[in-house]
Amino acid sequence: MVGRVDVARLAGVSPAVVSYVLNDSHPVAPATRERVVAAIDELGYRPNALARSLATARTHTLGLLLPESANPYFARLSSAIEDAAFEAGFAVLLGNGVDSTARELGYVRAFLDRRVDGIIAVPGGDFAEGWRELQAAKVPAVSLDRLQAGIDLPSVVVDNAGGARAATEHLIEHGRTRIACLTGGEGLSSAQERVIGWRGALADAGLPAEDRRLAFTPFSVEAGHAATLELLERDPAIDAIFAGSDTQAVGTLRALADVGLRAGEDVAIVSFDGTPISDYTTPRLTTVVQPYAEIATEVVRMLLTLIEDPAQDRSRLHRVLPTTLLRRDTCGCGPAARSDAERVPALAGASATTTRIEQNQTEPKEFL
Amino acid sequence: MVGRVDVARLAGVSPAVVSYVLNDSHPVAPATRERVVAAIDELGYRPNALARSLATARTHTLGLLLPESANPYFARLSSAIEDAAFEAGFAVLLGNGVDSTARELGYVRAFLDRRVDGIIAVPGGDFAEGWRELQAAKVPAVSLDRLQAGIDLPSVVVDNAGGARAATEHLIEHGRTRIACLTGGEGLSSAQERVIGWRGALADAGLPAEDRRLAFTPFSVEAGHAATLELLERDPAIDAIFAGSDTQAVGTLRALADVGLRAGEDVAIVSFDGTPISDYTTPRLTTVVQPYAEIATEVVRMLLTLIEDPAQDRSRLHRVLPTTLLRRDTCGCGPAARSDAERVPALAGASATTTRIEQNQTEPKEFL
DNA sequence: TTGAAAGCGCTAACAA
DNA sequence: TTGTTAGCGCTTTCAA
Repeated sequence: MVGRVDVARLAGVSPAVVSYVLNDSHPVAPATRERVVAAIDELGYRPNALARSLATARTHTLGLLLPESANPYFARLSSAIEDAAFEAGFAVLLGNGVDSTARELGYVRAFLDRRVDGIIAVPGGDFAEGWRELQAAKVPAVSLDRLQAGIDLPSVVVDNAGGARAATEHLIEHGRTRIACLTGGEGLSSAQERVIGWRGALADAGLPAEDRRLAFTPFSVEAGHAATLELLERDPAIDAIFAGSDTQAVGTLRALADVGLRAGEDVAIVSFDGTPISDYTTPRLTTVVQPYAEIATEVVRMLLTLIEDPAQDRSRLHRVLPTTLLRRDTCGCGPAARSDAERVPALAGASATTTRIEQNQTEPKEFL
Repeated sequence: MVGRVDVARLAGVSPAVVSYVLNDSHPVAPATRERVVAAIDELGYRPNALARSLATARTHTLGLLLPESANPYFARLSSAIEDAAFEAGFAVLLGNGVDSTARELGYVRAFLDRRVDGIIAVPGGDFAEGWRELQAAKVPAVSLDRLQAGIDLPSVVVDNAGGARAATEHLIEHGRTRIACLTGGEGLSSAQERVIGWRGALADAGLPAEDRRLAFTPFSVEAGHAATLELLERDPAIDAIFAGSDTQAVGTLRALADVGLRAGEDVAIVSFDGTPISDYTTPRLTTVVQPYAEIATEVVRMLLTLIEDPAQDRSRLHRVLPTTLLRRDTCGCGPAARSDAERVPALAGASATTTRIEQNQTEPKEFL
């Protein structure tokens, strides 16, 4: 491995000068600089980032802690983050906490040990201890997608309540009146907020938000399937379901088929997330799309400012991004309706400030 | 930040002794060791991995280069790899090459600069230069999922030909005779091998493998959709399609719906990969499942042995893992058939050695 | 069994 | 404008 002494010798300068041109942190005579540059690429020299980091206390590496990167939602999210980090010149260390407090803590330590400049975390388990160690190490971190009670981490989340409200309002516009809500684990702030949006839309329309039409269950296909069957059993008259995630909605689709109900006709569905899979189902899911690219750039930007200045105004470090209702088939709009935007009037009022409505067949920035 | 000198002072020993107990690389008196251990966790001391790596030339970090981690297949794969790496005590740096040679090279350098112990790559663009730099840096690397012409990297791939053969044979068993093949970009070894399996099964059955029934197109929903329509136009009599990936099969499903053909009835489908999305479609995809966990443990294991001993026998560094045909609905087995294993006779002959047949509704190790 | 000291490859004062 | 030198926090001979 060629080191900067080799470069220095070839260029006929001292090792320090090599550093100067590398980081141009110091004035260097044009002629000298040229010789050094020439030597550098003649030898194919690349500075050792470990040594550099040890000296500068900067690794240009971020830690990304997710519950499970194979989940379509987190996969989409992590891809966007990796992209934003790459743009900013940062590499990312990825860890899946798999909803295990111990494993999450293991990754927090692995990241800290490796001296990442910052950490982005979607906490799954109990993040209290991880958060404590993060603070002790004074490493900037931002909480993504959800908030955890008692932990005042800077955060980037979407307008869950607004998105859920828009989804529910849209179902109401379709004439649905017995609208159920299927959402994630009760411990998750995102799940709770979506319920609030659902309730709000129903209340505004003078419709009841009955508890028997509400189900908290994990964000998974299986859980969505089981919960849908149970909702249907508790109230067979349900004519629409707002599902808190695309994966759950896939389970809902399956459950409806099981009992012989037609999605989008007998029971309308609107889900949340707008992951690629929402476009793979039959019929396609009408869904509240999260702005992945914006989330990613925002969270990376926030982390970088925090790295620059760790002691900045905390109040400005909580961002809520808007979502977009993407009308496809399961809400009842269907292929025919899609060609006639007028049949579904635009939403007005509260949710309009945070939720855009879109008429589209696929997510704008598809990954494939 | 507390360093080992603080620990040493508190324990009343020299800094060196702290190292000794940390790595137990040296005999230490029991009493001394105890004092050091006590000091370590009283102070919450954690060794700086950068400094340690600089001294030992080991980072316990792997670089994982993928085309695009949001793709369901790579998402599934990366999750399995992250898991295997975690088991082995390694962290992983993740990079998406997005089929760009420049970006792939950027990541190879980012990984090399950070002195990863090894690299796992699923090359998308032209990997020649990356491979050159990898060799120059003498950093072990293994090629995953596909091989690249002219590059003799250690590799872990699945039995693409065998899986494709099993898929096609299964379609033949269902009485299909005009079986088309839809597969990935012509430049990909995996795509080519799947075509070979398709041809082989047809040949064995005395069926023609007509070129008009073969299409090379990217592994994406859109491409699968367009290619299916074209195949159908070239030969409207097609009664089955072997799709080289689940994502393409989703496009096929959509195309069939477009032209009013019923999947699993008018046209049977078997796809490849066995990603979670294959279970989200309607009807569910019969698919050739890749052994994600085995692939991951194998590739990590191979990389670790290479790290231990870079100069080992190259011939043993190419592994081909078996796939499993997972019968669901699109092949024609359908829910009814699933309860009667006898209706679909087990395969015999060549493919039996590398392809297991399974009767199951979902992938065994689901991530949700 | 313990300690002193020389690296690992770089940055960054400080001198020249 | 360039060179010298002292770290960065650890491992690891080599002596004691």
